[in-house]
Amino acid sequence: MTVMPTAPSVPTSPSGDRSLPLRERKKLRTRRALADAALTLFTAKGFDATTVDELADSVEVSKSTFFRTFPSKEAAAIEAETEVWTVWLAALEARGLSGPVFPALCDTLAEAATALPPDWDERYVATRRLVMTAAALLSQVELQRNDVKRRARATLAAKLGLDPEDLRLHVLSELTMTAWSVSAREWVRSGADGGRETLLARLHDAFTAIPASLDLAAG
Amino acid sequence: MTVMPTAPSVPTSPSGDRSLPLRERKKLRTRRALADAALTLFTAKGFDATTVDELADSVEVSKSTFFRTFPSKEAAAIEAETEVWTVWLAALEARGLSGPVFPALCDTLAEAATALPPDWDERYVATRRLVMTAAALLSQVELQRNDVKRRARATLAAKLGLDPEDLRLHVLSELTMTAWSVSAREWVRSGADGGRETLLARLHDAFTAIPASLDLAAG
DNA sequence: TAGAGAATGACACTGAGTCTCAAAAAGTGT
DNA sequence: ACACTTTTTGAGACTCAGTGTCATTCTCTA
Repeated sequence: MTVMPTAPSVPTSPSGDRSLPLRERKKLRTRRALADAALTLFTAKGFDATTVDELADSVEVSKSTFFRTFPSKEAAAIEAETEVWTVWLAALEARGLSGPVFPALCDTLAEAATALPPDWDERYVATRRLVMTAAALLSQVELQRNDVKRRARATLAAKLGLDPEDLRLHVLSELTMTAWSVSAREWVRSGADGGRETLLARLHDAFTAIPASLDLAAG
Repeated sequence: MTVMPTAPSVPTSPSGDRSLPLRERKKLRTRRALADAALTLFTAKGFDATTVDELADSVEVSKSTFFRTFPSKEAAAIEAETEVWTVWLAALEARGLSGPVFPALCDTLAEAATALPPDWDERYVATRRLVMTAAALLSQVELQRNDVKRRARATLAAKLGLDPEDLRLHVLSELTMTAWSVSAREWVRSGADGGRETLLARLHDAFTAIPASLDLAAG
């Protein structure tokens, strides 16, 4: 997970930041192990057919520990999805806004996509494939995105001096998600072919094509 | 709580279409009774604190019947939400498209809002208030809307000869939902003040304001 | 190295959702 | 009215996600 590999102080530490206290590193390791096992097991056996007990056993922790690490069975499966939006929200928070907002959102999202760790691609593809197979996972993703939109609106509202429920903020945060959705879907369908650059290119194209969408006409 | 006086053989049948076979009318009556009881009980006791058994008991049916009627505890609580989108999808399907699509979507949604039964207002307000109190309900609503968007894209794609995954269809269906969301939220917050006309007015305003949202700038 | 504070595992418990089967409808003929 | 078929229902057993408790075992700090 998490936010961007802080340069390892000595050699590459396979998991976890060497500067963190042992306790935290251990928790992080468990978290990663559970998320990885979730992707593996759910993909192999199916989401519904895999119990939380099995998942926890496979990582040699108790069910208690699982639910202390993730709020639900679904959450473990969509860590890669969570990562994008965590990074994006942080980037949005950090950025000073001036000029047109919509292109700024495009930039921020591209920035976030670039900042993700190298192994994210693979996990994201597996996650999205999984999400297509289980309604519960789709539901969870939608719930999460809803929360992300709410937070993005709050951040933008603060920066722009607007009401967080301003229609324009709804539209902009919604369309950011739409651009990502469509771009990522195609990227995943092609097996993440071309790597991160391809995703960025698709993302840029999507943002560019959005305004004209409103003028679509029949006949 | 009780099923509503079984229709006396002569006068106006309060619920259910007299032309339907008895079996179907009965199912409908049960469905309405469960949905009403769900709103009442969940509002009074809280969604989590109310069990499906209680809910079923209050309508004097078994838990089995509840789950034959609704796929989940959540679904019973958001019937009013379901109704809007069912009517909208039907209206969209029925409509012949020509000219600009976006205004047509606005029209269709207004049409749907008009076609809803008179008692819908009250139920919708109660539903939305409830949804704000329980994450599980919000999740369900989002899942449902996702499905509605998918179907709307499919319908539009067929009428326009496009790919259902065309970015423009994503944008248009998404923005339709956004317009509804924002309009309905304000309408509900004001207690559905002014009735259906007020909702329609807000909806029209929202659709009108959407295009300019893309030009929002800071500074 | 002792003791404070946090994380863990074991276990009991609630409640949603599924499944099966027998009883009770409702629909259909005669 | 009557038997006969089909659908719907209720009862109850069952699985599993998720919560709460408590004793045990760790990590941190002094």
